Amino acid sequence: MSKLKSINQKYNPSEIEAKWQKIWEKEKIYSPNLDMSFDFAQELRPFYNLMMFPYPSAEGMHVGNMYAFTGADVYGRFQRMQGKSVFEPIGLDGFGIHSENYAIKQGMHPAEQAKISEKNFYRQLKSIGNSFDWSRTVETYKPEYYKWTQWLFVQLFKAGLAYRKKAPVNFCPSCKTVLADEQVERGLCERCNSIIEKRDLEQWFFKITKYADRLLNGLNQIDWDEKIKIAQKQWIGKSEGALVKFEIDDSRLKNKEIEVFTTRLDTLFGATFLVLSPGHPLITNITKAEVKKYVEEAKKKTVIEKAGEKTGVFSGLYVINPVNNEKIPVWIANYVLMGYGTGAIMAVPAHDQRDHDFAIKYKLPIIKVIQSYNEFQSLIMRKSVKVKEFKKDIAAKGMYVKDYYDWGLIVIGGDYIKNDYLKIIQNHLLPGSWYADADGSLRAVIFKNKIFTLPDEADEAFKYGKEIGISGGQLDWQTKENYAYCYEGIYGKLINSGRFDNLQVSQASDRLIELFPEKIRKEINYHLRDWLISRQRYWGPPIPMIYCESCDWQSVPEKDLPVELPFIKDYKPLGTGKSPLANHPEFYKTKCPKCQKEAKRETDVSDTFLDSAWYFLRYPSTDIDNTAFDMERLKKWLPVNMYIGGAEHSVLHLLYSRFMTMALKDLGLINFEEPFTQFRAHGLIIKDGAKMSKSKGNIVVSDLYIKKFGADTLRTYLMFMGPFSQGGDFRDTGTGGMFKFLKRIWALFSAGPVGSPSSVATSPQIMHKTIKKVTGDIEKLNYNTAIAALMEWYNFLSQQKSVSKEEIEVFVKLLAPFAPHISEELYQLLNGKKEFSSIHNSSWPKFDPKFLVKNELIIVVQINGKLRGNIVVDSAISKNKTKVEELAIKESNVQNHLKSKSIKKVIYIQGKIINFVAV
RNA sequence: GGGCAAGUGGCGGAAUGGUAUACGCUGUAGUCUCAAAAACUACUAGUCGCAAGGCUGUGUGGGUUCGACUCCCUCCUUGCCCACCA
Repeated sequence: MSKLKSINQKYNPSEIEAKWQKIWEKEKIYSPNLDMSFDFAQELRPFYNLMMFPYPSAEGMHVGNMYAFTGADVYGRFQRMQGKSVFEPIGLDGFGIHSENYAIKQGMHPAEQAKISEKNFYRQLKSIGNSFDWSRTVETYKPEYYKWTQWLFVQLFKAGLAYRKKAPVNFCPSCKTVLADEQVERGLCERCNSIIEKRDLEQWFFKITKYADRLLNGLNQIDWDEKIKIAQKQWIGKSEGALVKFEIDDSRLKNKEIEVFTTRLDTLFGATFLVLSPGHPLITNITKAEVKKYVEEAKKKTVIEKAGEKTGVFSGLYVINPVNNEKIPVWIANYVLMGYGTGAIMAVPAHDQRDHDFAIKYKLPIIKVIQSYNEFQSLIMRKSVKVKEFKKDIAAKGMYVKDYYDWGLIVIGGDYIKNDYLKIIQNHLLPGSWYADADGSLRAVIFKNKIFTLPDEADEAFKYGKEIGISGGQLDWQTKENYAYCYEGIYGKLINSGRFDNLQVSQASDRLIELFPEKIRKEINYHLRDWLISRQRYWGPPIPMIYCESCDWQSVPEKDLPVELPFIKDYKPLGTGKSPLANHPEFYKTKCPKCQKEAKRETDVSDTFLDSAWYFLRYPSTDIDNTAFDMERLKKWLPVNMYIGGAEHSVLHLLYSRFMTMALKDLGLINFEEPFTQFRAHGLIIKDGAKMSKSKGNIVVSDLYIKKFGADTLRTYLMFMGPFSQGGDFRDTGTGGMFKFLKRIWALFSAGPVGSPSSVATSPQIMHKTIKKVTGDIEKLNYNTAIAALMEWYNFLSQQKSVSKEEIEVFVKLLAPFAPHISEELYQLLNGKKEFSSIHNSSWPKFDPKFLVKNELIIVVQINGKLRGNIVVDSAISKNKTKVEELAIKESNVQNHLKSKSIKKVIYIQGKIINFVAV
């Protein structure tokens, strides 16, 4: 590694990249000792940097995958140079329908295909130069891994979290298997777009619903992208409401009741009919021919067809509204789903669009029961960037963050949000905080409930305001009353509701529940369903359960795990509701673990999402085969510090992983509640304005670019395209430009000044400015602007006669996370040390604020807000407004523009800008 | 229907309320060369002007401000996610 050897040599990425990748692996610089003890107070701390492992099903990685991995790797490399001990593992999520379908298409056995894919993927993953710990990979399809997947299933079964039940499930006729709710989109199979059928089958489920509230509340404790949290919240879909019993007015069905779920109990007097889902059990009691015909037809219809016009039929039944004893008809209609609530609703056509549509079509009565107060236009909800920041703060305090739903900022009266309001509000981040104007009128309140009850909130706010002594004076309660019922629909008072007339919406529900305890009770409903875990496919971990006629379902004893997936030739899906393994008695014939009698093994396999719901727990313990995860290592390395992946997994994988973690914690197997402390979603790579997909034929394979320009160029280009969270548009010409940039760096540092660097930095100001910028940008994952800052610095350095050693060293260190190979090469050339010490284990440059202070400042001169010139002043003078003013007026162009004008006002922002207001 | 983003040159994109278009790509001209490539230099929002400089410009229309891509309101457009969730 002599210095002279490389001087004047051309930049040859393929040579240096292969060289360094070999050395890194040999020196194990990316394989931390997982058993080492940490002093957590010291700099060297464990940092688990995780990225979503790929499905190795396609032809190979495209630049989209590469983009995601590189972006995550940049962060890991950055953390390593910050002094952390970084663990960055990778693996393959190779089990599952996705991989199996690909194998079938290739006419290959999935197990064979997996071997080929594994080789290909690992070759590609190595070629991008990520700092993966190659000594610890996880492949979900290998017995040494799925042994523990099955073991987890057994643990959940024993804890009562895995159970079997017959239920109408989603069945995809093309994939020939059942699917979880999450895998069905608008009634179509997420994978093949076939129309999903509903079938009654006995299946295995995980009781994820038991964790609904914890999954919801836990979101407040983790640092995730807001949009992902919102997606999860929406999926869990908690809604608080009430169950109402309607008695059936029919002698033959005496004492039978229909229960409905509603979130708008306050509109109960407006219920003019009831609607049952065609799947409602009560319907079997109805013999009307018309009804039977309708129900049969409705059941045949697919979800897509149902989404069309609302249709329905009168059931012939009537029920009694418990609050006013009105007799109202019961209809059966396709717009009510059996899967949510009770499968029956009370229809309030005056206050629900769907009910309204239906009522109009079938000429049913519409009674308005809420008088809203939207004439009070003075109540205005506002959003702004400031409010966004403020929301973040509130989230940090463990409160709910959502506009118009769980909390919001409300500003009353006035014209707009002045910074003053916000400043005051920002200082007092509690629900019910308020701000009143100098004249005493209430101007802003923070609230936190779906049903907003301003009087109470404001009361609290007022007390609270007094306590903390913020300005405000007297509240005008008369005015406050008016504001209270302002928001249409939700903020109003009851009408046509008998003795409840004039009651405020916000109070009506509680009052009704109080007065009709027999008929009405509070109820919380979730959109979240239990996780359907079994699949009638071949390529997955067999569910480790045995059915015995006398002992019922028994889990496979732990000593017998794994239940190995046998290699069978007829692995294609059957479509009979049974797995291909059901044709193999040599697999399913077994003995009951409890009574030793003949018994039958479960032949279904588990969902792929189970494999990926715990893989992050396995990575640190891949070398240990007597436990799924070593407790000591778990305590050191988990939860994951940073998780980076695609937003498309915001509900599926991320929700399941959280559920598993919580369940395992309850079983005492792990000691933390949330698996991923930080999660960031990366953007999508677009090609020619469209999402990359096989069908569009616009897939860009990374191999070609690595071959042509090297991994460093591709990595840096990908990170430069746009903000990492937003993705970007991939262009061939761009890669060429980045190659040029690296070549220039090579030329400048290796050929010229490296041989004879000067001792003094040419501009420490620019160097420190760049360190600050790059550091801050990488922390925020704004890689594009970090790279731009390096380019700017390069542009400056390339103009200088000589560059100091310090500058080169700092430069290559800042470049190292993006272009690890070239920076390692240059770093080694520069230091020429005998003992190898990688740049990637070196310390990240620190900026010194003293270099950021400028002696001379450029002050922009504006006249009436328009740029008219600038003046250069000494930093001491810049503090003196009068002097700056004098200098500014002297500037010739400024003189021209001030001619025949008189200065009314001068605004000076120190060291930045001076603005003359002149007429 | 609901939610979440986002609209800035020919293109990807920069801009704590303070010089709009950083950085890069593309394009044009030039240097070098027999020539080409590479490399390097200059220019590259529109418009008027020989120039100095001016005017117009961040989807639309308003507002707040000494000053707005940025904050507020109206409308338009696009992308993503969810969806007869009562």
